[in-house]
Amino acid sequence: MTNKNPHKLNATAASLLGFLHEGSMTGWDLVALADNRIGNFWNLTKSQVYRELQWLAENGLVETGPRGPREKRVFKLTPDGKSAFSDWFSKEPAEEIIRYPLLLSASFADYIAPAALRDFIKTHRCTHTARLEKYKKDLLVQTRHSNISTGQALTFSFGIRYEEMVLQWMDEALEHLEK
Amino acid sequence: MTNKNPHKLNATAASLLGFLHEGSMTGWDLVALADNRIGNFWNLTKSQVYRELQWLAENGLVETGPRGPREKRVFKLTPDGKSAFSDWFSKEPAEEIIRYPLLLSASFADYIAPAALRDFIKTHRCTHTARLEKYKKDLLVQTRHSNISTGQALTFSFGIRYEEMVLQWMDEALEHLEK
DNA sequence: TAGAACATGTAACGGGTTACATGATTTG
DNA sequence: CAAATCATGTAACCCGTTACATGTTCTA
Repeated sequence: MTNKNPHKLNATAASLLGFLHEGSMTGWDLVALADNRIGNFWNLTKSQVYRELQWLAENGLVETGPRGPREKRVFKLTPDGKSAFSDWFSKEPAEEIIRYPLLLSASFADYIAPAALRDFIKTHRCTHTARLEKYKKDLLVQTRHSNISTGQALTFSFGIRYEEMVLQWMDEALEHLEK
Repeated sequence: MTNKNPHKLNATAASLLGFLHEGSMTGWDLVALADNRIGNFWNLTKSQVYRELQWLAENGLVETGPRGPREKRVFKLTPDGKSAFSDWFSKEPAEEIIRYPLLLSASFADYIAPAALRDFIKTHRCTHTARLEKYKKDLLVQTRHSNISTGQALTFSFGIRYEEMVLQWMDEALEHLEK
């Protein structure tokens, strides 16, 4: 029982190991990269990232470089970390979890003021339109000046399909609620 | 400070109040109903339901009937509960949260054995096909012998669109990974 | 020179998941 | 009479969110 930390590697920590394959990074960089790459379908916060990095370091899955300017600290993947990553991702992935407050509201449409529900949908429609545009733009930019990786191609495709689907649903919902 | 319970109404508890609009129910029934109606985009467990029901009862948002056979206990919405529901759902809903482990794996496609990833997608493809079929069947059954509510129409539509989108993405992903 | 972006973290809380524990009733 | 389903709950843990706290460096 040398390991005093009770918890095992979790999906969030495993992804951090994944990103460190691309090179050593600070916690800050990891937050930004993760948000950019997987934020679409795997939300995480910086608190989590720093907490997991600390645990990964304590367990030898990452190494920390010396403190640089601004207390900057670079994390590097170790061989143990690499195999922990492989182990994690060799397991059958669990089913997805979705928590969609707007859909909750929609599901109670019969007990909520229709005008309010329509407004909620309209507001959310804007953010989804913006997200779709962003994905399309980012995809274009990245394909232009570098060969896009398989991983990124797959996730961009999902993001775009998802947003398009949501927008279509919203249009149908708004039409349905006009009556 | 009569209320000793620190936490406020949360989305899960608010939905329980929503379901109780349809009539008084046991915790067990609520678990089943919630799973059927919103499980698709709002996962919850029975532990949560019983915990929230207890809190709702302590705070006068539901009333508990007498114990019946099998320790059965029926929960009934109170006027306070009704207005707490309305208050909750009059607020702008938060953005959706998605946690999709398979997409995490896909995003690291470049560091994972392609064959394994393909197998994962194929397995998940089966469950999504099954879900799609189930939604379509349920929708048919429900439209046939009762006028379907607006809420259910909207959520069925979302579920079907979502599953179709996922299946399309998976087909594209599998094709992409064959190379 | 002010504000944005960089950079690191801690503390407390809320709440979702898992495992455990128990027992009654219906149905094949 | 065995198995499935109905029915209720507790305890512990993990982990995600929010708020707090501090300070540096770049850039307009």
